[in-house]
Amino acid sequence: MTPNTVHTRALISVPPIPDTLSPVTSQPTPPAVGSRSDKKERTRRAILDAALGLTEDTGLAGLSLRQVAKEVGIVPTAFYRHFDSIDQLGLALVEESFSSLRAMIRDVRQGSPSLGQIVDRSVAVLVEHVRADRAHFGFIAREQSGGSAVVRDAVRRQFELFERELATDLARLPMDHWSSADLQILSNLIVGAMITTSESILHAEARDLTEIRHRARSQLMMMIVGALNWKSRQPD
Amino acid sequence: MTPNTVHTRALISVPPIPDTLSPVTSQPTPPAVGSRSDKKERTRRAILDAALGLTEDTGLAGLSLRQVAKEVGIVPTAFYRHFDSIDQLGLALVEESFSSLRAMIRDVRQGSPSLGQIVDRSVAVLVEHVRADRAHFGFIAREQSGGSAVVRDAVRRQFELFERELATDLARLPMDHWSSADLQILSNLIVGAMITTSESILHAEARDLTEIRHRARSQLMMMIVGALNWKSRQPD
DNA sequence: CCTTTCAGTGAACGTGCGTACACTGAAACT
DNA sequence: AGTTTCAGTGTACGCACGTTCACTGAAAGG
Repeated sequence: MTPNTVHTRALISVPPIPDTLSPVTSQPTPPAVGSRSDKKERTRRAILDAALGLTEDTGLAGLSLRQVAKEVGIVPTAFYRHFDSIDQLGLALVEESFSSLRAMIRDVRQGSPSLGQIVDRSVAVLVEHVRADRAHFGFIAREQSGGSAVVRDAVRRQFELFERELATDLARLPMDHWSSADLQILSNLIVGAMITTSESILHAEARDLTEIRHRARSQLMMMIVGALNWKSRQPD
Repeated sequence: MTPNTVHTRALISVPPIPDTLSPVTSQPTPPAVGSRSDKKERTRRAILDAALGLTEDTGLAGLSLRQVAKEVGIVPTAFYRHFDSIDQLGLALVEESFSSLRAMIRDVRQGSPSLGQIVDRSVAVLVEHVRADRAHFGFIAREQSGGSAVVRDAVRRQFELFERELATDLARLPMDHWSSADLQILSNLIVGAMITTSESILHAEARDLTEIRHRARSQLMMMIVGALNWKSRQPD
C-alpha cells in the first residue's frame, strides 16, 4: 500500500502537450479538463466521496481527517484547503444528501392521477432511489441521531423542511378542507414511515425487496385511508 | 445473574466498631452496606450510569474507557473487571433500555377498554415514560443507527421482538380476521411512529409537549382507523 | 490464623489523532 | 516576463486513547 509520494506529479506530467495541438483527442486520464479550480473541485469531490464511503462503517463521529486524506491520496493538512473542519464536511454532505431526496420527490410528483397510483408510484420511486443512492440515504439515517450536534441539527431542519413540502403536496389530494396543521401531522407520520422503510431497504438483501415494497404500500395506504376517514368522522 | 449468597453476613457486620470506640456512631460514607460483591455491583452500576450520561453527547462510538473511568472515580484498567469491552457495556445498556420499554407497554396494557381510551392512554404513557427515562430512550434512539455494529444489531433485534409483541396485542382489538403478517405490518408502522414521537419528546421543551401529545394521538388514530377501513374495503 | 481471591492501582508502551508551521512549484494574473 | 496565488507537501508537536503488567490490601474462606 501507499505507493504514492511523488508519483502524483508524474501523473500530471504524463500528457504535457496541452496548449499545442494533439490530433488524437483521447485522454488516458479522461476528466483531465481544466486546471487549478477544476482540479480543486475534483479533489473536493474525492473528499466528499471518501467521507461518504468511510462513514458507512463508523458514522461521521468516527471519521478522522487523516483517514479521509489517506483515502483521497493527499496529505492530512491539505484537507484544510477544502473544509474548515469535519463538521463542515458533514454539512456539505447533508446538503448533498437532501438534494438527492428532493430529486426523489420530484420524481414522484410527475404523473400520478389516481390515489392508488400515487401510492404505488411513491413506493416504487422510494425503493429505486434508496437503492441507487445508498450512500446518501444511509448518511442521513445515521447522522439524524449522530454524534455531531451541528450536523444532527442540520439533518433535522432539512427533514422539517421536507415535511412541510410534502404537506403542501398532500393538499392537492382530496383534502382541501384540512387545516395546514393537520396536513403537517399527516406529513410527519408519512415521512417517519418513509425513513423506517428506507432503513429497511438499506440493510435488506435483494430478495427481501418485494416484501418491503408490499409492506410500504400497505402502510402508506393505511395512513392515507386512515387520515381521510378519521377526519371525515370527527370534524374539528 | 449470580445473586450471590454471602451478603447476609455482611449485613451482620454493618456495625464494625470493635477495636477502637467512637462515641459518635454516624458513618460519613452512609451507603456502606455490604462488601466485596455489593461494592462491585455498585461500581458496575456507576459505570453504566456514567456511560449512559456521557453517551448523551457523543454516542457510544465517541465514548472512551478513560472518560467513563474518570467519571466513576476509578483507574482506567479497573474497567476491565466489569466489562470486556465498550461493546459489552453497550449490550448491557441495550438490555436495560429495552427493559424500560417493556415496562412501558406493560403499563399501557392494563385497563384500556374502548379504542379511543387505548389511544389516549398509550400516548399518555409514552410521553410519561420517555420523560421519566430520557437516558435509556435516548440511548436506544441513538444506537439504533450508531457506530458499533454489534450494539446496532442488538437494538434492531430487540425492536423486532417488540414489534412482534405489539402485533399480538393488536390482535385483541377487533381485528380477529387479520392475518398475522398484516398485523406485523401495522405493528411495524406503529412502532416507527412511536420512535419518531419519542425523539420529538426527547428534544422538546416542556411547553411543546401538549402539541406533541396531540400529534401522536392524531397519528395513532389515523393508523388504526386506516388499518380497519383499508382492510375492510379490500379483503385479501 | 493463615491462605486465597480479586476490585482497584499506577507506571509504561505504542498508536492515531488534530493542528502548527515553513515549504514548493505550477497555474493564474498583470 | 515577472509576480502573485494557492493546492498540496513534510516535519514535528502534544494529547488521549486502549492495553500490558506487576502490584496492593482488604474481604472471603478454609
